[in-house]
Amino acid sequence: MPMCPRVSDEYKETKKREIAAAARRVFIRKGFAHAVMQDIMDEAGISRGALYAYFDNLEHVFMEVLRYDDEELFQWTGPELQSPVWGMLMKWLGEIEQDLMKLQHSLVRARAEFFLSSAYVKDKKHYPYIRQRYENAVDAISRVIRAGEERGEFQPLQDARSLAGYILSFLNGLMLDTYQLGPDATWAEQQLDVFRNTLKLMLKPSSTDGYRDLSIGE
Amino acid sequence: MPMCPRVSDEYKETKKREIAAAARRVFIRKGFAHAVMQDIMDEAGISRGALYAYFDNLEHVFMEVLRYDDEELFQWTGPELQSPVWGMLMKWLGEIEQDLMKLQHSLVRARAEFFLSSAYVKDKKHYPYIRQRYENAVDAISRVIRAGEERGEFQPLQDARSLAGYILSFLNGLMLDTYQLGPDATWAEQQLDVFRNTLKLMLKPSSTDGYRDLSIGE
DNA sequence: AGTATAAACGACATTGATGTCGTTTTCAAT
DNA sequence: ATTGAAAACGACATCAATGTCGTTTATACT
Repeated sequence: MPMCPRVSDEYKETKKREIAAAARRVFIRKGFAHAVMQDIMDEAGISRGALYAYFDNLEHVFMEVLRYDDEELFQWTGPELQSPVWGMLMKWLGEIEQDLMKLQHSLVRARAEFFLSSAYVKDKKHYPYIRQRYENAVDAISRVIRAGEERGEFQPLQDARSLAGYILSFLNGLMLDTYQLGPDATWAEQQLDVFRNTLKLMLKPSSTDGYRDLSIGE
Repeated sequence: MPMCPRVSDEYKETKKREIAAAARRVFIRKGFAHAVMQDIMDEAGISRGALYAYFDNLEHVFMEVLRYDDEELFQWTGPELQSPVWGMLMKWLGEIEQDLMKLQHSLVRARAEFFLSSAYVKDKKHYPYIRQRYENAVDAISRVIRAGEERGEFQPLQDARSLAGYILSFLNGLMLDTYQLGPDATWAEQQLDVFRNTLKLMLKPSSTDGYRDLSIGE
């Protein structure tokens, strides 16, 4: 029996999450490329030694931040999908639009920077993680589309997986551009209108209750 | 009258372009985040002093590389658009698809890294340039759509500018994801099929001669 | 050939960040 | 209270990259 560990495992877990939360704020503020360990120490109010006791390096910090973050990302695509699926989808897009409009600072940029720059590292050690994230996102969206299909609510013109990829690509692209230039420069709202239209045309939802019909000819 | 400049202005311009070409190779290989001045000196086979005689810093080098590159980007959207516009559009997408498939290393990643990371710098000194680039791209695509519209070839469901933004967002997003994960992981081909479909539905081209009809119901 | 001028060179001082490590502090069990 | 373990601290050695500058080299004109 060890003499006496000074603090409980629980304490350490809590502390780690605290530091990660501080780091998260830093990454939101400065992105990944310009963030340094010192920023995190300052933000968390801890010493160099303490930080390095919990994390090996900046990449490690970031990966953990992402991990905590992901725990609540695609919650809306649980097994228990309330009806109607189209409504859920539009609601989700609405939330994304809100984020874009408010220029609400999220991890979007830091994440993009991180993934991009880690594409170079020789050993490719994050690749499985990055790929897994992408797969998860595609799966979540595919599941929603298939749910709508099985209920007879959608009649997709192409397969769910391809559509899911398409949806992700567009949203990623829009978020990136908008992050840099602002929603006014990119016409984010109008782009989203176009996008909603394409979804409608591709998914052929039987009903679009409760959401504005853009009255596109057809 | 100055005594004698050792070399002509032309010589200096040539040399600058040579260095930029070397730098371009470096950026393609390592991206922006991991490239350093030394890499460019090595690649170009010149000394530190020489490099700094032509460029102030790494960002400066990159901006110049981009500038040279842009000179030939949207050439296909000149004032003299050959018919049919839909065909041109599809041809362009085909080229993009080729690039993606070959994983042909281009400046895509470096450019994204550069724009993302320069979003932080306090003084925002590149902002006008970045924005200008975006505007140019949107304009070029808008022009194409309007040309098709004026000729009665297209009947767009929404305005050209919104559609242009939408097109850019999707392509940017697809390129980024595909750069990181490869065209197989992202199902790039299938995504592009979906995308072509949406374009067809949104632009309603009167004819799609010469390009595969995906025989979507309708 | 000789010379003035600027291009090219590369050593160097400087900066900024990293990860380590010996020391100090804090806590829980005795 | 005492004590032992480990959490937190912060000084420090190290490293990598930057931008400068005094020196050397190349060239065009005389």
